[in-house]
Amino acid sequence: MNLRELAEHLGLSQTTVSRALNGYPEVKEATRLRVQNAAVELGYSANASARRLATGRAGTIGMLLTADQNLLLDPHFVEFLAGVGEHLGSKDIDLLVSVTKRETEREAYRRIVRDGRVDGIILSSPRIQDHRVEDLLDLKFPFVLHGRSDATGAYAFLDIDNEGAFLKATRYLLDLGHRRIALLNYSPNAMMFARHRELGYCQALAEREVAIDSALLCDGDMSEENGFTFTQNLLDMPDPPTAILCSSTLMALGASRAIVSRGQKIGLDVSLIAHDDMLPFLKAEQMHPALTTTRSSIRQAGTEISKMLLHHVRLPHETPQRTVWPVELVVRDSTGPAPTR
Amino acid sequence: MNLRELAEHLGLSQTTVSRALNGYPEVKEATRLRVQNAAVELGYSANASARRLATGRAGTIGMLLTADQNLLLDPHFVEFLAGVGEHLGSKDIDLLVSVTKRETEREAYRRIVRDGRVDGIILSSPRIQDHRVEDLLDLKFPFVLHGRSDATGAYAFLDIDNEGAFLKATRYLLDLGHRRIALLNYSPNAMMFARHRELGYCQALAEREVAIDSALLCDGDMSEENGFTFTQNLLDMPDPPTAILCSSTLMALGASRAIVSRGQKIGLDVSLIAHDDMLPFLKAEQMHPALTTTRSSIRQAGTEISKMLLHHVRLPHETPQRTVWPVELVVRDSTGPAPTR
DNA sequence: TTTCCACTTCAAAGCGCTTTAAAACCTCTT
DNA sequence: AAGAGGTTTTAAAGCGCTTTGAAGTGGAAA
Repeated sequence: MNLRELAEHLGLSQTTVSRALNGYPEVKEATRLRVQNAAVELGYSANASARRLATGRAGTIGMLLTADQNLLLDPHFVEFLAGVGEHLGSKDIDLLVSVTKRETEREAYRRIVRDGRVDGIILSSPRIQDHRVEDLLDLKFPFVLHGRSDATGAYAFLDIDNEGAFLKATRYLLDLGHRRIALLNYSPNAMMFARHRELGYCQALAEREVAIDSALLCDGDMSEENGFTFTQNLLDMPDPPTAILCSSTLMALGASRAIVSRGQKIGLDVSLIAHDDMLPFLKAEQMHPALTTTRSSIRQAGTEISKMLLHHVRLPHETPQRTVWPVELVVRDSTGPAPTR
Repeated sequence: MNLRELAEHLGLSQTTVSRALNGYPEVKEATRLRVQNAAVELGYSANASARRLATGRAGTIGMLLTADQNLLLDPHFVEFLAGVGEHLGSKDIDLLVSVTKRETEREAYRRIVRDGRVDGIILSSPRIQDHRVEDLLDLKFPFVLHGRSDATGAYAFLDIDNEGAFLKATRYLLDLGHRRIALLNYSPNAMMFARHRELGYCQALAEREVAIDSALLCDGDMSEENGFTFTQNLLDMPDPPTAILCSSTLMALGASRAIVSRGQKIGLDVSLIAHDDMLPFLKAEQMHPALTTTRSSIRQAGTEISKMLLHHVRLPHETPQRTVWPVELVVRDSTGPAPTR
């Protein structure tokens, strides 16, 4: 059943039928109703490809994932995706997910843009010296970045205040008397968010004139395993940290496993703060003890970014929005005064 | 830059250019080369919508996720997606991800099929009494199911032998002398895989004439939190289990936290086996002690299912493939002989 | 030289929709 | 009764590609 058939069936022209279904004002209300009913009855639904060709709009936004980047291996991504999907679904917009190898990433972006498969792109997890932002600016293609880049140029982004979050958390630990504070982070040489977090941490220490001990800075994938291993190593030091800051709750889970396995008490012997993206399958408030966290919903970020992108696609000439969400520190039971030696 | 312009630039007809680029044999090799070079040079790339309209193929396959289903909240999904994307990316096929509410799910499937947005669908996580299989069969639309359904009819699926896996694991525990064996599962009234796992567990007990104690059967979301809570409750029983079977490593992580927090030793006081989907951010072999698991790569399943689906799309009239992958039992250090009271 | 054939290339007809520009139809004025 | 002005409907021209069926090549055979 296509438009022509439906129009014939109704004894109307294709134009009128098309307009009736797409809500144009130049159709009499009675006609519109008649058309809509017939469409439902006969199961008519406009062919997506044809509509796209005619309008030039794809009705789709894209996300590219590089397989060797650990994004795809990352449970955070699915929460973000849930947020994106939630908003797009309600707007009848599709989400195109494309997986590429890092070597072919650049070409993949070019292609997706040129082919007209999508109307806009969500860019995630900006790396240090990430060419993607500049590439998309060059192509003059609508996108919104989840995070911030060091690229110059006017582009829309939504980021959380990673620096402020870790500044706040570190200050809090310092206030509790901790001086040996470890940071379990993703590599700050690879990702912007990790760099920002390290910056916040360093700034807090600098404020109190606490020297930075690079032996307390660990970085790697934010896996449970790394949380465990890093913490084991830290606690094996002659002068171990009394507090640990984690970039993710998954890592914190590993860290807490390491602490508990040596018979030490979290919040008493070792304080623990993690950044919490609010993953539903790993709730900081349900851990034992309940985890003190810097909290920000990655799912909500997904929703907001979709909104921003759709807006940007519609009105590409407006000044791009640049949003930074504050991050709150939620104090629970995993933090306490520094133990007196 | 479109086909017409490229053809004009080359002094050839659109037909020839199109054929040259799409690898048709009726073009002289020299011409093809000339066309290809020009295309690269001028940055030509066929418009996706136009090609789709002309060919009738969408070049896209779809996955629908229901937001209230816990799939999207599930870190397993992203691994599966990685597997899917890996294969599709290499074939230049896109993946459309659509998020719906459960109430509108049925309509969403209908729509995606009618609109011609996708050439085929991957159906995931079949529920008990899931109408989706029958719906898609009715629509005569190509799909492959990840899992098995109780629906009748000829459709393609790839499943792992959940029943066999849990049969094997339970038998192994019985062999070690365990008689009180708990099962931490997803709800067997909701999902097929959970039901199969319970069946395997029950069958093993029946074989040895061990009575099933429903107090040892826990079900709920496969979160760390539930793993912890369920295990706490189990160990609080007057006659606690000496072994625990978990449906996911995330749950096992919670279970192990509960066991350790009471000063008990995993593999000594309580044995632990989990099903391992091989999530890269949570490796069973890296846990302490290394976890005995029933192992099957959910990522590889994603890859294989994409292959099956593309095959099915190409040749819809072939008998649909029905594959069940065996699951191996990997014995590590979290299991040991039942403690003598 | 003509004929035939294989090899290349081409013109033109869709694919199913949107949208422009024009026509048809009303209802009011004058 | 005729024109003005507004509303409703229409025919037809794309959108950019694929593909069918036909036509143009050039070399080998007759």
